[in-house]
Order: sequence, then C-alpha cells, then structure tokens
Amino acid sequence: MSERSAPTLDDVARAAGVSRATASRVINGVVPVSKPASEAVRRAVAMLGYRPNVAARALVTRRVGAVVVLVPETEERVFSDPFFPSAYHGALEAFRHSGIHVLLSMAHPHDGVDPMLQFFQSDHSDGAIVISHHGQDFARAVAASSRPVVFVGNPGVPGLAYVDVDHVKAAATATRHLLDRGARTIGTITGPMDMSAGVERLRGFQQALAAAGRSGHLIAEGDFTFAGGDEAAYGLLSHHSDIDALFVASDLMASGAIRAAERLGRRVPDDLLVVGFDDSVIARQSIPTLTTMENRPDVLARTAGQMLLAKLGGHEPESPVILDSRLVRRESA
Amino acid sequence: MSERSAPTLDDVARAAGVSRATASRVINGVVPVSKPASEAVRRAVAMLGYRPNVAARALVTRRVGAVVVLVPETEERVFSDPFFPSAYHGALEAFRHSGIHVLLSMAHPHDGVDPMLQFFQSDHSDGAIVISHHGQDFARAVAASSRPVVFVGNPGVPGLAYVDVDHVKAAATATRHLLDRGARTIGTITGPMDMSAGVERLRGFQQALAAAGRSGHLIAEGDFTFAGGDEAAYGLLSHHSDIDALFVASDLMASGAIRAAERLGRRVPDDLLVVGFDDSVIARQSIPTLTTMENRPDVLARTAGQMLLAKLGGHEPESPVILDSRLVRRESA
DNA sequence: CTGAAAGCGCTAACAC
DNA sequence: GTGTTAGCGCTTTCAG
Repeated sequence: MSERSAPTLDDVARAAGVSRATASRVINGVVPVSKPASEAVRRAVAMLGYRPNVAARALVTRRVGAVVVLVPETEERVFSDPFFPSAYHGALEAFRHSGIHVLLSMAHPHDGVDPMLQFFQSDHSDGAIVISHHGQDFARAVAASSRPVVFVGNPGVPGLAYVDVDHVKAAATATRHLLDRGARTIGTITGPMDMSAGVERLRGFQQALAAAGRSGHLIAEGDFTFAGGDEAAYGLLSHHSDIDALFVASDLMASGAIRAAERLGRRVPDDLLVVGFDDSVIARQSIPTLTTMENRPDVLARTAGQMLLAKLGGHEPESPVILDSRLVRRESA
Repeated sequence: MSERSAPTLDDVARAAGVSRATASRVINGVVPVSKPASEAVRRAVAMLGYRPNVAARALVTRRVGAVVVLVPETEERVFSDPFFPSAYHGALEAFRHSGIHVLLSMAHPHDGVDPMLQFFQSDHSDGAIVISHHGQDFARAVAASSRPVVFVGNPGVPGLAYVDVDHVKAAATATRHLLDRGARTIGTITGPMDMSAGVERLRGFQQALAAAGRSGHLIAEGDFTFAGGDEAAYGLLSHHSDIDALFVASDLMASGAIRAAERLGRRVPDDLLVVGFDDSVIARQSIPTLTTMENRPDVLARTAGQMLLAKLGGHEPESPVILDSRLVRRESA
C-alpha cells in the first residue's frame, strides 16, 4: 500500500555514496569493485529493500531471466497425461541453479495456440522448450522468433535443435516382444499422425512385422488420450476378432485399450497381449500392470533445457540428441 | 537467424512518414489519429513485421501484460489433484479477452516457494491469484508486493481480497447428510490444519455433530492427497472399528479412504458411509461413486480473476466473495 | 577501480 | 490531430 515508489538504483548509489555504475557492478557481481564500495552498496540495498527493475534491465540486456515451456495441447490434456508433469519437472531441473525462471504455457481449448505464440513472440521469455507439437506450422512459427528454441521430439524442420527418443527402434522392440510371446495377429493403436512420435512408432511396428514376414496393416489411429485409446481399440478389436496382441503407442491409450478389450469380453494378457509406451505411472497403476517401452520425459526435457541453456550462453549444442529406450516387462505382455 | 535487429517504433514511424508518437498512438489504439496516418502506420507495421518491445513498454507503463497464478504446492500435487487444472482453467477464462496472459507458477519440490516469490516480486507480472496457500507467511509475503493480489481461500490476513466457499456450512451439510442416513459414529479426515479450508471444514463437521448432540472427536488430519487420505482413514478406522461414516475433506482423500476401508474389509457404502468434498472428476470415477459437496475451483478462480482485473483497472472489488456449496448425492452415502 | 554519459525502445505530457 | 521532448531504470562503453 505504501505509495512511495520502489527504490531505484540511483537511490542505492546515493545511499552508498557511490555512482550508479558502481552500484550496478556490485549488484550484478561484475568483477572490478573495491571492498568498501561493494559493502556500502550491499548495505544500502538491504536497507532500502531494493529490487532491480526487470523491465529496465531487460531493455538494455535483452534478457528477461525466464524461459518458457510451450505445450501446444489443451490444459485438459496436459493435466491428464503424466507425460507432461514429468517433462516440466525435467525442464525445471535443467534451470534449477541458473537463476532463470521456467514458465509453463499451454493451449487454450477455444483460442488454441495463438496466445502462446503471441506470448513467446512478445519476448516475455529468453527462449523456449517445445513439447508435444503437432504438424510443422507451430514449430515454424516458434522458430521464426529471434530467441533460441529447443524441441522435444523431431520438429521435422531442418536446422532446429531437438532431443528425441529413437521411436522406430523402440516400437520395433515392443513389437518383437509381442512376436516372441507368440502373438500371431498383432494390431497397433498409433499416436496422432501429425506427430513424429506417432508416425515413427508406427513405422517401427511395421518394420518389425515386415522383418518377421508378417503384415502390419491392423492399424487404428489414436490421439494419446485414454478415451482415444479406448475407442480405437474397440473399433479395431471388434472388426478383427483374431487380433491377439496390441502395440499401443502410449500407456494412457493402452489403459483405454484394456478397458475396451474388457468390454468386448477379452482378458489381458490371456486373450490379448498389450505393450504400451512411456513407462509412466499409469503402467504401474493399471490392472493388469503394463509391459511398456521406457520413455523419460523428464530426461528429454532436462536435456532440452541444457541445450537451451547452452544456446543462451552463445554455444550451439549438438543436435539432435537421441535417447534410447528399453522394454519394461510387466503383466500385460 | 537474420541478425539485423528487430524493427523499432522509430523504423515504423519513419516508414509511415509520421512521428514516433503518432505511430505509438495507432498501435495502442489511443483515440485521436487521422485515417491516412493510421493506415500508413498499419502498413508499415505489417511490412516491417514490427512487434512492440515489451520491456521498453513495461518500463514506462509499469505494466507487463501478464498475471500469474501462484500455487505454493509441489508440481507433483498440482498435477495430481483435479482441483488445480480446473482452477487454472477458471483463471484463464477471466482474462480471456483482456489481452493479459495468465502464467502458472508452482513450488519446486526442493527449492520450495522461494523462486515463486522471487519471480512475483521481480515484477514479471502485473498481479497474482494465489491458490492453495498454507499458513500466513506466504500470503503476507505475496501481499507485501506492490502489485495486486487476490486469494482463493481465506488468507487469514485482514485487508487481503479473497474468494472462498462457505466451508463451515458445507461441511455441516455433509455431516448432517450422514446423520440423516442413520450414521451413529462419524469420523472425519480433515485437510491440513494450516489451511483455512482444512480448519473450517473441521469446524463445520463439529458444529453439525454438536447440534445433534453428538461428539465429534474422531478426527484424523490429512493433506489433501490420495495417499494421505488412505493413511489417515486406515489409522482412524483400525483404531475405531465402530465408525460407520466418514466425512472426508476432499474427493481425492475420500478415494484414498475408500481404498483403506477395503483393505480393512469394510465396504462402502454398506459398512461405511463416505461423503467427500469437491465434486471433482474423481467423485464420478471412483468406485463406488462419491457423494460429495460441490466445490467449483473454476468459478472460484474465475471470480478471483475478475476481482484481480478490477484491481488492475483501479477499482476495489467487493471482498470477500463467498460461494455456496450443495450436496451431490451418489453411491458412497 | 570508479564516474560520467549515452542510450535500450517506448509512452505521455505538452505544445502547436 | 500531430510532433517534440522528457524521461522510465538500468547497463555499459569510455575516460580517467
């Protein structure tokens, strides 16, 4: 309520009996400054309760001290798939001792990604990590900014930095596991076809099947949600009663698929083997527990954060960074 | 990559053949400006791809165009209780057509609330909505800022604006419902005792019991998490086998309590009546479905947002705003 | 090691 | 209606 405006650097300098330049130096820890001067400034800062004005500072340094995690998915989805909290956590970790804040921005159910884009392009942040983008438009729009961006997942646009999992290989591993378990007719519930993770996991599935001399045409497209997995599996299983195994491109969808199977009177794993993807908490909570491919959103995002940090420091990180995945065996297959 | 720095207002003005002031006027939609001038400016903006520099603007207007939702809980909790997404959604709605961005900030599991506080006090935002604070320190610290703040839930500090539910009344309603259903021995799992919602719901419980001539001493403190509800209920029920009804201060805890009851061989609602609080998605998904007290985090946060908007506009909103709650009957009681 | 001075890009009086 | 002129609070050459 005290309407006397906040103390400025000038006030501090005056109170400390030094120039504004010197005060600035000690506050920013810039090297050459004498002990008495720096102590006087420190005292003045404490006494006045001085806080640097970020706008003024940003105006000259072109740095605001914050980065943003851009998730072009609706809040509803962000809050319902454990992938995102984990990823956000990883991002937070990367910037933990950097003095840089990590903001989170998601799409509005009605307004879509425009506000996010606008926020980012208004230079409220020094850079961005993009997680779970669809298509290439968003990637392009984000990359058009003058600030550095790192993607989690291949943006499909040359020259943009990203971290990713080897989805093709991971999906092939999952599919081979199903074959090894004696599956004869394997279907898949894919991720969205406008996401590289969706497309590549499908490709891995098909490659593994082709390598085994099988055809991989039992495909239903999902959207990485529980309901989407349920629906896709229901359609696939009711049209193809001979399917005895399913590779599902995410755990959340896999648990939806299991529910669909139950509705159709098929038990997992007895009548139907299921392998998911992500090894998220859902895989452990599901009944039966899910055999799945490891995926570490926290590591992905942390790595992306480190790459972004490098870029902010003027270095160009190696890109892409591709993480490996391994099979986690549980009850469902 | 183009290293030529971004166009400034000066560039726009020059390209449009007007002064910087006029350019600024049309960009900000300030009234008096001639048609030809405004069109020339608009063209120049489009041609140059001009974007206002928010730092420079903020420096003079003292407005950054963003508010923040401060949730002093760990990300883990924020992402696991449906209360928060709903609240965030409400906040978003309030600012939807205001041109003001709504950021989300939560506590770090290790670093606690300090980074949040620092972020807010660094004036990265124009104001804040605080949701789910514990104790009074956080409220005080936030309120010490020069920017407006509105709380969801009574901050317990005089003079601070807030929206809340009438927890006492709601808890009493829930408890009376249990009595009406013939419960003889009613226990409660409370929220944290450092939160007003926790304290007041307990008070309502006790008042209702006292009014009915019963004693309300069967109390276990919970922490609004699933595991906390499970644990608290387990302890309470195993020490007091005569308990035949439970008022649980949140749905998430109530579903934990049901799990505990099952472990103790008691079925809900046959052996044990349970009333939750929040009417969240959990109440509908739970088995059995939960009888609960309505609570609308989205409405609470939207209202808080409207109040904050009023404050930003220089008006002082009426405070507190107290919302009513009603019983939602389902299977558990 | 320190101070003086020049802006960063923008808005807001204030004149015209 | 429009241009001129001050700054907003800070960092950063550049001299000393």
